[in-house]
Amino acid sequence: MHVNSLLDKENSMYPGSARANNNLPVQNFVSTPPYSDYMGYHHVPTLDTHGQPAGAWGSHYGPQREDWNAYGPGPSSTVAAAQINGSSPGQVSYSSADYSSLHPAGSGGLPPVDTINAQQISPSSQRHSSYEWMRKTVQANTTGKTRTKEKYRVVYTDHQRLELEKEFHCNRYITIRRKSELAANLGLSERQVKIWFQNRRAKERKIIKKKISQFDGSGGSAQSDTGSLSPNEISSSLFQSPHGINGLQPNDIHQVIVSE
DNA sequence: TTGTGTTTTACGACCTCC
DNA sequence: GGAGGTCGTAAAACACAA
Repeated sequence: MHVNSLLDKENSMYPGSARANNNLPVQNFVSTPPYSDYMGYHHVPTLDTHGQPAGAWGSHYGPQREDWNAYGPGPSSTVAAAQINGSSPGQVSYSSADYSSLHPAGSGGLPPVDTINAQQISPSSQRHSSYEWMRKTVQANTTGKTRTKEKYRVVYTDHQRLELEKEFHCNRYITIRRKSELAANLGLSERQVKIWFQNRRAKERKIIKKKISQFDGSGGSAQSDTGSLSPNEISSSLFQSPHGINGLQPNDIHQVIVSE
């Protein structure tokens, strides 16, 4: 099983699982309010994207984690088993593309929850059926390949992605405690969760960079499949890093964008 | 079907912080 | 020194036009 091989590696990398101690004081340097309304992640129908965030730059953070319940079952112990078996009664169809499609560009709001559910469950997405590629995933898992033997990468299940996205939606920087919980719930290693968040942030920065270049006159139309963001949204999204980015502050980039 | 571009996992190098 | 951050990159998985 691919996960096992990864877990094995993880375990070998972090023997004793001392790091998995949930009782560790959570530094939680992020402690940012739940994050929302970024790119395709519009979850509050009446989401307010105006103005500069109060205090820091996160006032337009969206819903609490509970709001994500509409996107399917929460973390459960059945997830890992579902992944193993290649079938999941409770598994919702999800992929980034599907997810983005749920929140069309420029919608500025969210579809009703029931709409989301209906769309999510529906396989009518242009993209292939999630269940199909889930089967593929399982097939790949049986090849016996491991990352140490040869290049190998797993494709996360819809549910794994969903849960990770949900967490990312709430906090772009995962705490040790949440990482541990999430890893356990999703049948992933903590390392995988950590890397997923790193990659997810990288993806976001990439998109934001693109957005900014579009705001740069040369970019022309700011319309895109990911919707248009206000400078505030972009700047606040960019600087969620505890260390900032390139030493810039939110206001710096905000001013740059606004001055365009 | 195939070629090509994009996205998704995963890693290494390097940096900062505690 | 270790953990976790970004950045750059490799390669598998995927989407889609020809």
